[in-house]
Amino acid sequence: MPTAPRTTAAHTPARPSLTERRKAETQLEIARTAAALFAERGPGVTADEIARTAGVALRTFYRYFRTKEDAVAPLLAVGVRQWIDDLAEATARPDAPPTRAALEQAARRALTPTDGPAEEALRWTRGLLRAMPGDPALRAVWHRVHHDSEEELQPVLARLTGADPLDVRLAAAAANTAMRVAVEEWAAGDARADGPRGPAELVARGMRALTAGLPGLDGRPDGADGRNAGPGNG
Amino acid sequence: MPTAPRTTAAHTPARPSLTERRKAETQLEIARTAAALFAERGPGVTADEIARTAGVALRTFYRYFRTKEDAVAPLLAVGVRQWIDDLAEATARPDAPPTRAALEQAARRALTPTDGPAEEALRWTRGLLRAMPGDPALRAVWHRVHHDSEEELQPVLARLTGADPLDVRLAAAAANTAMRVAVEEWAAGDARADGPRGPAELVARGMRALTAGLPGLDGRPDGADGRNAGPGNG
DNA sequence: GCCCACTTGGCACGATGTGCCATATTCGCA
DNA sequence: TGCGAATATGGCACATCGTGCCAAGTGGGC
Repeated sequence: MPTAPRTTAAHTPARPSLTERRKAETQLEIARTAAALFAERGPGVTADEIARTAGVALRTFYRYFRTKEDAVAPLLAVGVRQWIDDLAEATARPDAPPTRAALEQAARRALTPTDGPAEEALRWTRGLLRAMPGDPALRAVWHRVHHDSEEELQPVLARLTGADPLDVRLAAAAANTAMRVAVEEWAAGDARADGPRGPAELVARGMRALTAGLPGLDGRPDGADGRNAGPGNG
Repeated sequence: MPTAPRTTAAHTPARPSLTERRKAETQLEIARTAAALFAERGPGVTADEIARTAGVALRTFYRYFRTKEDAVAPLLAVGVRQWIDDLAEATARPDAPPTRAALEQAARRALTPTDGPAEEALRWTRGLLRAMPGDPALRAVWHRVHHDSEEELQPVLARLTGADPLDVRLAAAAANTAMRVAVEEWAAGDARADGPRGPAELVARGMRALTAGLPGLDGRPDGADGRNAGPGNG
């Protein structure tokens, strides 16, 4: 590692060149533009429109993204990206917490909107999720993002647990499902992102349920077994 | 229900007209053709080629399916379709088994290749899943099928369990994940469809793991806690 | 300052997916 | 059996998608 400056703005390791910084800016600008247009006008938006609004040519747009819907992928992926990176870091240190706790804590951190980019991505994600019922191609991007994260999660979980491959696969799929459902549920409602109904709390609850065993499956619709009409779930 | 004939071939309730039967045949023919072409030549196949091979005009093809990849959806959906219908039937009867068992049994039945159509669909599904790494649009169809089944599963589970909505959603997502992973894992290997490594056995194991609690999450890669190198998993 | 690598943008082109209309076949009914 | 209504099909035009190709502009290393 190179010597890290204290608290300056740009201190990425192996300082990216001007060109690369411009490219990153352009990509983010296209992503934001696409997200805004998809969220407000649905699937009717044209690739050319996204490109011109973002200030690039159509041909350039397709150099950054394979399809017009792909343009929003970087924003949708921020949460899971941070989640997996966080978890991967936990893999490295010898005092790693137990796997269930590590999964839950990392997920909670990834969905806690404190800093700028994460909060912004969460806002875009909510808007995009609400546009997805009317746009299958957009939903496909969301599922692709989670498919990728499911793949990336497996080596991390394999190192953390040492379990056999099928159990690792199931665990990765389950944890990933908890992430996805938490964000979707939050986006469907009106709760603020940092409240008790926010994605961080939802994912913590979901992660516990999916890794330790699903609650509610023993209940029967007619029998009063205490699980059914419980109003308090915090 | 109308009077059901004993063992004749066509005895669908409210006998579909000739036109509707033809349409169903055409749709299935297109689906099979598309599946074969995608499986053997990847994403390069053209919609016009699928249409002509199936014996219809391009315009007609797009009356049956919204996109060329959508053409394989009916085949990919056979398994989950049967699973959910089976489970929904269990909802109706008063002597319904406990939810975990019902989920597992229905899933096992849906993935046990006994009769004709189910076995055929399973073969096509395997071929298509193997083509998916090179064709994102094809994978999107697979995920869309499972997204739909996740939605359809919720009212069924709600009636079965009476749990609160979030738990129902999590349960539906988890069960659905078990189905998906089981089929994917089977398709990736060379095991026969009716053996101990077949999808029916895999889904049973996965469903138990996801509804009752994930195994392997307590293990640590360095510690020998009995979970790690267990060779026998039947 | 100079050259090389790379990003960008314009153009053309095959492919995708849809609206519109003409035709043929089937369904419902007398 | 025959007739009109409904509908499935096919052909055509058209906007959009996504890509290969080439020319021009800009930054990076010397």
